[in-house]
Parts: sequence; C-alpha cells; structure tokens
Amino acid sequence: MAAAPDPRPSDASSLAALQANSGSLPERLIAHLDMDAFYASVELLRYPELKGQAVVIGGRRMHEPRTLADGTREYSRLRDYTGRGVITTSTYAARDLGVFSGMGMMKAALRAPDAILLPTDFDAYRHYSRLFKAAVAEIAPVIEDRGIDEIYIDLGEIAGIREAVGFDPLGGVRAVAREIKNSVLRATGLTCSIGITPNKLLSKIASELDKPDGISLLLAPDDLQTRIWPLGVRKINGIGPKAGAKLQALGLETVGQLAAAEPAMLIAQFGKSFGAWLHEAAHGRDNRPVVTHSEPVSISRETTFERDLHAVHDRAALGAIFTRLCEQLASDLQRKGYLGRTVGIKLRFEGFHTVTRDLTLDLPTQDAQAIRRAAGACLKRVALDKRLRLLGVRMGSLSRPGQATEMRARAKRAPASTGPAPAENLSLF
DNA sequence: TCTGGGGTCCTAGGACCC
DNA sequence: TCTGGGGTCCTAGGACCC
Repeated sequence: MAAAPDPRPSDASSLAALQANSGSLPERLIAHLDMDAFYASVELLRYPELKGQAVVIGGRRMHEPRTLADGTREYSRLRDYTGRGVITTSTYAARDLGVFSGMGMMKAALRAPDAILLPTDFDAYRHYSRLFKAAVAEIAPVIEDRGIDEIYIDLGEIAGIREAVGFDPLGGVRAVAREIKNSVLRATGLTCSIGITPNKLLSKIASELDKPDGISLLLAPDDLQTRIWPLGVRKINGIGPKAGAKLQALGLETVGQLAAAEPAMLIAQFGKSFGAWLHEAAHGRDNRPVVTHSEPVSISRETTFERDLHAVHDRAALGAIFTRLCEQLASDLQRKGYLGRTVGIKLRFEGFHTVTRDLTLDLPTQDAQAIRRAAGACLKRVALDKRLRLLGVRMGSLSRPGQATEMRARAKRAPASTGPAPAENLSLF
C-alpha cells in the first residue's frame, strides 16, 4: 500500500491536505473516460476546415460533402434536410445554437439552419474507438467498454500507482490522468475528458464536470457535498426523463435534496429496488466492479421508414423489408458466431406506440429462413390496423455453436403456444 | 415540422415443476 | 380437494443508456 505520507509541502492544496490527513487514497480509484463530441471530432479530422463551425452529424446517407473542380468542398446545410433523422452528435459550436444529440433534425434545422450537416460514418468511428482504447490499455489495461466513445478504467490495477504517487496522492493521480489523455491524443488526434473518483457512479458524473478536454478528481471527503450535491438529479446515470420528472414533482431537484429524502419515502414512490438505489446513488455509494468482459444478450436490426407504411397498401414493400431485416440479423449472428433461441419482432405504429412479440424456438438457430418463419409467426399475433413507422427483428437467448448441444436437453419442454390471432389481424405476410 | 438504431436491465403475470 | 410455497421459463412492456 501507500508509503507513510511525508509532511505536507507548505503550498499543498486544501484537498491534498485533507487527503493526507485522512491517510491515503480511497480503497478504489476508478476513472471514467469520455471522448469529446466523438463523432463530430472524428469528422473534423477529415474536414479540418470545419473546425470551430457549427456541425451536426446524423440523418440518413446522402449529404456527403462534394469536392468541387477547384478542390474546395461543398457541404450540405441543416436546412436542406427533410426526413425523420435525429442528430447523433453536434460540435460545441452547434450546441451553443441549441442543437443537441437526440434532437429531431427538422427541429434542429429551425434553430440552426446554416449548420453543416454530415452523414454518420460508423466504420470511421469504430476505427478511432479501437485506437483510443488501445492507447489507454497500454497505460491502464483494466478497461470496461461502455460503447464506442467511453470506458471505465480501474486505476488500482496499475502496478505501483500507490507507491508512485508518494506524498502527493492527488498530484500523482492527476499525472496518470494526464498521461492517459496524452496517449489518446497522440494515437487519435482527439481530446477526451476524465473523471477519477472511488467508483463508477461518481466518475461518470465527474468526467462531465470539466468537459471538454478536462480532468476532474473527486477524492477528498467533502467533494460529494460540494461538487455533486448541487447538481440536478438527472446527472446521475440511471435517472432518466421519467424518474427525473417524478422527482421534480416531489420537490427533489438536486442530488443533495435527493440525499436528504427519507429512504422509506423513496421506496414507497419508486419501489423497493429503485427507491433504495436512488438513496445510495445520491450518497455517492456504488460498489459495482469494472467489468472487462461481457457477452451480448441480444442482437437486433430495425428500421424506421421515411413515411409510415400501411399494412395493406404497402404490403409488398413491408414484406420485403421484413425479410431483409431477418437476413441482416442472420448475417450478423453468423459473422459474430452466435446462435439464438428467442426470435422477437418490434413494431412501432404511427403515434409512436410500440409493440413487441417473441417466440422461443426448440433449437437455437442463425438461419435467415428459420428466423423469418418465427418472426412471421410473431407478426400474426399483432393487429395491423394502423400505419407502421418502424419494423425490427431481434434474437435473444444467445449461445455459441459449441453450447448448442446443451440446449437440446431443455428443448424437451412443451413448446410455447403462439396464441390465437386477433380477429382483426390482416394476416399480411 | 417531434422522436434513429443498437443495446441492457427490471417488473410482472402465468405456466409448469417439485 | 383445498391449499401451500419456491424456482425457472416464457412473454410483454417500459425505462434508460450510448
């Protein structure tokens, strides 16, 4: 463990002094690293002349910049867009205009008609994602993947970190954070923000405190009260729009107010599990480990149509889309090496009402026709009397081919009934 | 001018088995 | 023949996240 702390230098920060007085660093040192405006920043590497401008990424295909005869590029503008896309990422300049990820493109076009619009290029983002994760892994190998642009890192696993930080624990931790950021920048040309705290919950919040290109350490005893409690409850990962609105209705707007609420009241309002978790989270308590490996639970494909499609009028088009989704799903399963037993469909109707149906097969499969048959059986259980805006197909209960034989023993169970089709079913496919 | 696509986890009821 | 719990699986929906 850490060497006995030396006497403090006279110019020590109050945080460091507090830390020294309390003996050492917390039991765990967890970092959350979040790439800054990731997709947009990758695009700026490709189109550096856009630096500083309002740029949004999103929508569907087209909108590729055109290179003119004189070598200059011509970009699409947000105002040129028509359709149902949402914004995936925007540059900080675009955010200043009130345009954020998740916002409908047509609504964004009202706020920032002159913003430059670029299509998403997931292959490029995946490439840079691999680069930044590899760069971090060279310094700190215990990494939990949280998607394409963020990770958790267990810094306690860095050999000798506690000895290396010596009598200046906070300075030492900050130096490690700087080293990780430099490594990411060298490997990708991109900046990121890092939060380091005793756990994942707090680090996720901390990485946002000094964005972009920031480092936030929350390691002193009073950091929870001074840095976290003033924040809105929605900053807690796991409190979304619904829970946030309900908390606000209860008069609980900040994390501090949530922390002061009676656990019994929270449990009465939100249920035993979620209510108790709200209380723990507001007090900054979280003992989840950094998980370095995980297997997928499900794999899916879905598509939203440019216009709502009618079950009868657009029958041929819907049938073709449905079959193609099944083929794409089968190909994903084959490429990734999974079989699945539970085939599910998802339908979203005009008005956004969403319905799912699923069917568990006797034997796992990755075959497009088997998936198509099961998905068709699911579809027969849905009344198709409204226009559709989305169709999706999903595979769950995944296994790897080697495990398939074990599954056969379970297949003896009585097959699930698909139930009677609703009377108004139009039985399209 | 609403609301993409890919996921995870939780809840809850009924079936079925012991 | 009224009355049990546990445990697991299946299905549907919903909240939430990146």
